[in-house]
Amino acid sequence: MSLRQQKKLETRQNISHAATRLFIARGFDGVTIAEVAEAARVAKMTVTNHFGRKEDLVFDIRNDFVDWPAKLVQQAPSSTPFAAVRDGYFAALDGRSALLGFAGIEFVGMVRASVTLMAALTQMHLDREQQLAAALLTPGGDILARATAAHLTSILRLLFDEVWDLTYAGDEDLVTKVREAATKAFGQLEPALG
Amino acid sequence: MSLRQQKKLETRQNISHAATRLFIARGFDGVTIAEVAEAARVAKMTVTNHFGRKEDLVFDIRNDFVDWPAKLVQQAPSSTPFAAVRDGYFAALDGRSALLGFAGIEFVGMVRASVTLMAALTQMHLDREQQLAAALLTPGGDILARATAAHLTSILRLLFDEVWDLTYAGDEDLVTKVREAATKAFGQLEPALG
DNA sequence: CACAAATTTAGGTCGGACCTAGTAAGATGG
DNA sequence: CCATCTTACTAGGTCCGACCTAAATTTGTG
Repeated sequence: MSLRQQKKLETRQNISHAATRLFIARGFDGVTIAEVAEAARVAKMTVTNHFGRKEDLVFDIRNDFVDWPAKLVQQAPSSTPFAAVRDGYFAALDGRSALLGFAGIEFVGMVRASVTLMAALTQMHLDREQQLAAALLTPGGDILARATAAHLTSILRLLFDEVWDLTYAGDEDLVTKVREAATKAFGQLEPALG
Repeated sequence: MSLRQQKKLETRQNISHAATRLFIARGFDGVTIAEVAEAARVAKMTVTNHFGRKEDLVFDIRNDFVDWPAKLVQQAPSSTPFAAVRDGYFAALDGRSALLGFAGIEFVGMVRASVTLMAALTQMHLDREQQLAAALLTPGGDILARATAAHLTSILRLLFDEVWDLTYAGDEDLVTKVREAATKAFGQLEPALG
């Protein structure tokens, strides 16, 4: 990686860290982009250049998050999409992956306190569905493939919310409880998609 | 209805009609609220008072749209939620209800051309899910009830998109094709929820 | 008719998204 | 190793949606 790219990345992370600190302290909507720029000691426009929307300052893992289910089914072409996503979920659960919603309680509280951020998160789940549907689709767009993508990402979204609920409540048995919920939710859907 | 209420409604519809005309002519993002106000011959603030967000100028049926599935299951307490929504869907399909996406091609094109409006529509589907989940939930929030609400509203959303796809393509056999797609989608889910 | 309540208006502020022109600093080729 | 090209960053804006307050206008009521 060239020095130029290194410096760019440093600037980006510098901004991202300054922003996260401010957001957790004063809430997403209580901080302006100008203040983020000031805290990171860069021009306002530099923030905008690195992060197209204010929400992008918070969800840096967006791309990994969106692509994950589609990758799961592509990397396990022999099993059904249902089995690939279910097995991928339980594997990621053991690793407490951020893709499932594992995060600090301050982060969860900060996002939940902002309508804007919750809407952005919703959109991320939706984009996930689109990616998964694209991975399943024969071009032309069978309705059943799209429905499968929708139902699987719905489960991932509900379980994500479950992780956040328990995180926010400071629950100790988080992983155990989420595993139970996941077993139920995937089990319900198995007769249709398995 | 009092004269005061009548005049308020007139003002509201006056604004809504002026807005829709402008949006179809020049695109949602190509029209400012100030222009809508000017066209409707009211103050800018009157537009804002009637329609909290610019998107609300377009989706006037929002409340009916959001409440519909929850009402279906509440009005048919003897059948399963799955059957109530499925049967309600086919009934509404025969009536070409706007709740399923039936609309003019210009309207569909106008909404699809705007990222903002598509996001607002997404949010309406999500709010639908929340309403339906609330109607199904035993307080405490069983994950299976939430999953059922999610899967059912996903189908309604996919079929809504199907209606719009066919509308936008100017298809003549719209209702027939949508009925087929609905049969497939509900049929897929029946082993899980029926 | 006088007064209360609801609606509309005027004229703002604030912040996010976006733009342009120009500067600074790292990369590249003669 | 210096001149030139490219990329990142900066400065200073514009635009518009969301929101606010105070006041004016219109309608309903005792």
